[in-house]
Amino acid sequence: MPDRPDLAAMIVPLGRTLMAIELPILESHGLTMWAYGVLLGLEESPVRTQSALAQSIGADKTRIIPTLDDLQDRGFITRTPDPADRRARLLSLTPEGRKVRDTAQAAIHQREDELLSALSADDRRGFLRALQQLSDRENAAPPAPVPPRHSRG
Amino acid sequence: MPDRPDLAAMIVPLGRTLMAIELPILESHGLTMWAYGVLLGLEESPVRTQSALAQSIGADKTRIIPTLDDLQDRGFITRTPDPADRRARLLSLTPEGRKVRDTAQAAIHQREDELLSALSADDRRGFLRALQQLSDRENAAPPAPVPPRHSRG
DNA sequence: TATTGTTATACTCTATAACTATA
DNA sequence: TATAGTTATAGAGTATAACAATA
Repeated sequence: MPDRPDLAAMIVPLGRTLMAIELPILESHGLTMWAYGVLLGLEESPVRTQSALAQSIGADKTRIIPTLDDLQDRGFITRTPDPADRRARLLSLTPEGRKVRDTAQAAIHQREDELLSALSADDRRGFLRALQQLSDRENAAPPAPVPPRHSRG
Repeated sequence: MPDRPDLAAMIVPLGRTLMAIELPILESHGLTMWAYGVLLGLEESPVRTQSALAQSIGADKTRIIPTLDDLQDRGFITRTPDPADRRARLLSLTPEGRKVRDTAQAAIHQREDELLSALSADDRRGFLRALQQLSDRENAAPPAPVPPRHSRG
């Protein structure tokens, strides 16, 4: 018997739980998971192309288009053709977009903190530090394009 | 700007990476992700019903049937009608089943340890302790039946 | 009538391919 | 000809519904 369960066996269900926590909060702000992901993705570097944005948030470029349409319609993002290359679209957050994003994220973090409060201060610190390190390391590595859940034999 | 990224934003991609690490290892042992999950699920309490097993590993009862068929054909599990209630099937690992499971798991843990070796001893300890605590807490809570990735608005 | 296991069907999500427009 | 964006289609993966056997 191993000294610990597989990491994936612990982390994947935990990820699902965290998403289950996020979903109702996002819905209450009129956001889908992908819409929220887009708002987060635009925060870091204000303008980009849709493909780059899609890749940075682990999505297919075709997949986020309805989301972008919706966010634009609701005034949360702007999407203007790049004068220098009119094929590309310059994306950025509007103040309203930033506001929903921040409000939703604050609510999410609050719920997450409740979850983390079950841990000792030391463990919580180690957990968050480790998570951020592993996460950074990921973003440096090849951005694995959403592998299939499993393959049939 | 928040003091940390959303937990889900860090954990979900990490989970995907861990699954991507597992997949080729499992394939090399002729196991799918669900097959491995079944072998793991049978370890803890040797005999059960298929529904209970499915629920305990976060699967739908209809989803694991082809997997059970395959594992049985290959002699990794036994599936016999319960004499006390012939509707139910008693499931258990065979020695061969336990062997593939242990071999695969050892290989997986080895790769995971490489990943964890990027962390300081303190962070690694905190990370694993926190993970196990949160994981235990999960198994006590309602076993969220695989929520949809996101809902369309 | 309710439950276990099973099969068949429908639905959701995702990726691939094909099209338009710019370059 | 190549690339950004878009649309339409096809493919996985999943859950729901319907069925047979047993209780």
